[in-house]
Amino acid sequence: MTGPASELVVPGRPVDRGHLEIEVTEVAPWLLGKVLVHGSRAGRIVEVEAYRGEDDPASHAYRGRTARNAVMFGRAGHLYVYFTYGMHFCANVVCGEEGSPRAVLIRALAPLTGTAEMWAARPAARRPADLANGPAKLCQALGLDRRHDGADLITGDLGVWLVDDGTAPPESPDVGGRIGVSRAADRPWRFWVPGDPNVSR
DNA sequence: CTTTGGATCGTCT
DNA sequence: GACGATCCAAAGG
Repeated sequence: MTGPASELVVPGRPVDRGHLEIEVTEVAPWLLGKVLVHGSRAGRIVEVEAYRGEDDPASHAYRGRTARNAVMFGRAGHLYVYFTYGMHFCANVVCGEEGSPRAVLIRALAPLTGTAEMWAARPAARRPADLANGPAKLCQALGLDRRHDGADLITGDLGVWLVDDGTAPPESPDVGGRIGVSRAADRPWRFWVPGDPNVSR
């Protein structure tokens, strides 16, 4: 599904790339409330985690550039999709300056549109909140995989967009340690919308 | 409700 | 050759 932004299934427009080219720990909470779109499917971002390249032992880029993490080293506004546990994909928004590997892992979405497709893509889901309340679940729900690694979320070259529909980030997001990492998990770089039923775990 | 272990393979040591 | 930025079903309380 490619096409101009006027074909977006949600109101709003792609975010300004410049808003992503700053400190990753500031971008992460700013992304709460934005909308991730793939074709007819869309969900509002309700939980994220920041990963800060060379400073961060938990980051895929901690030990330098490889074929896998190359997108993290590129320009802000691109999608870094990685494969893990032999069966799952997770999606990140690349941010910061070009050459400095920073990214925000999208951990949970509140489903907005295309929910029939999401249910079909997620047969294990029992409740609406099960559709996208985890980083691999939301990739399944939206149909994101290795083909979308490197997609430009501002131009929508691969049918994937990051959209601002006017919803403001929470004034005081909940903050905590990161989940599922064995190193530097205590850094308070996980942010979520207080009380949202779609937040993971 | 919580805990536990299996699935499954690309990536880097 | 080991280990994941995970998910799910099954078993136990």
